[in-house]
Amino acid sequence: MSDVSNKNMKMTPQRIAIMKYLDGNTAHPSAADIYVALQEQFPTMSLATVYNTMETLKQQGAVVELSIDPGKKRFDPNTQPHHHLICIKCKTVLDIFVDFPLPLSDRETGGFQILGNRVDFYGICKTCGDTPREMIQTNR
Amino acid sequence: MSDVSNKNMKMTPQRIAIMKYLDGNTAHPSAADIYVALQEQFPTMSLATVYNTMETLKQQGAVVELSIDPGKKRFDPNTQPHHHLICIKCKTVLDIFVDFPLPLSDRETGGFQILGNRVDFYGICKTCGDTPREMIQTNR
DNA sequence: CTCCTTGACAAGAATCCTTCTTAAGTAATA
DNA sequence: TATTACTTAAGAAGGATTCTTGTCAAGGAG
Repeated sequence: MSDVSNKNMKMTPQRIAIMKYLDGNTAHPSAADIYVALQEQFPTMSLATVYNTMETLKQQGAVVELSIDPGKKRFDPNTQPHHHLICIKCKTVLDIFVDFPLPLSDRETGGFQILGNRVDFYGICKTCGDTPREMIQTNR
Repeated sequence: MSDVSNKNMKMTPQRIAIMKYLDGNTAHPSAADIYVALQEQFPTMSLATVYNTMETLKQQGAVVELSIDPGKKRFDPNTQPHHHLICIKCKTVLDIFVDFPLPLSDRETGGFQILGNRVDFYGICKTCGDTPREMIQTNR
């Protein structure tokens, strides 16, 4: 997601704006986040356009769709292998660039062809840390 | 989720049926899956009852809510720490009982108070393996 | 240059999943 | 068995996403 150009998709003002917004964005925005952020610049842009564009970018491998926020898609323009630190209170997502060895034996994979992995850490971020409340599952 | 009894919640026929259905279930069903499965037995049961019951069970630590299926909640009655192998085609989820060391330094956590973690492996299951199609992100 | 094809757009309808509201019902307890 | 608080069913409501439709713009062929 570093250059705003692509020979595989038609570049329209809307798409350029979305890609610029995503470039370097570490907030893992939802479709609505993107939509709202570009409202001023493109008052007539449809939310469907955001979804369409994200779907296109996803298929091209320019963004990764995250399912860390139940009931909401969020997108990560950083396609380098990395993991996430998720605040269970405010849903903030921090990137972690640590490489963990995650070996699986053939017996454990049970015929699955492994293509990738994702590690999510759950916790309370610094900002939310002042008012802890509920006990959380330690593994899911 | 091994015994169908609980002193912290009122046991109704619907709840007993849901708990029995979940007991030993490794399919990680969604609310709708549970609802449909119990339709014959409880034709009048509301989907809201399934959601209510799952919320109650979740708060009691009897099930874990998974967000592996975008836009859909799925539940895991196995509350032992374990990880998942997810088929990107048919959304089948297999449990893996392997313990990976996932050390994070204070610098990496950036003030986050880590409460738990989750490792998801993505791939193609044996059944879907016959007709591979698209290239997948190796890490998300 | 003009026609034609293709893809992208906006707008809103439709759908899916989940939560909320309300009135009626029922399990737990004494 | 009576009380009480919790649970239920039903449907409305809400949020997120997808679909449909008609319009529009860009690029290629003639």
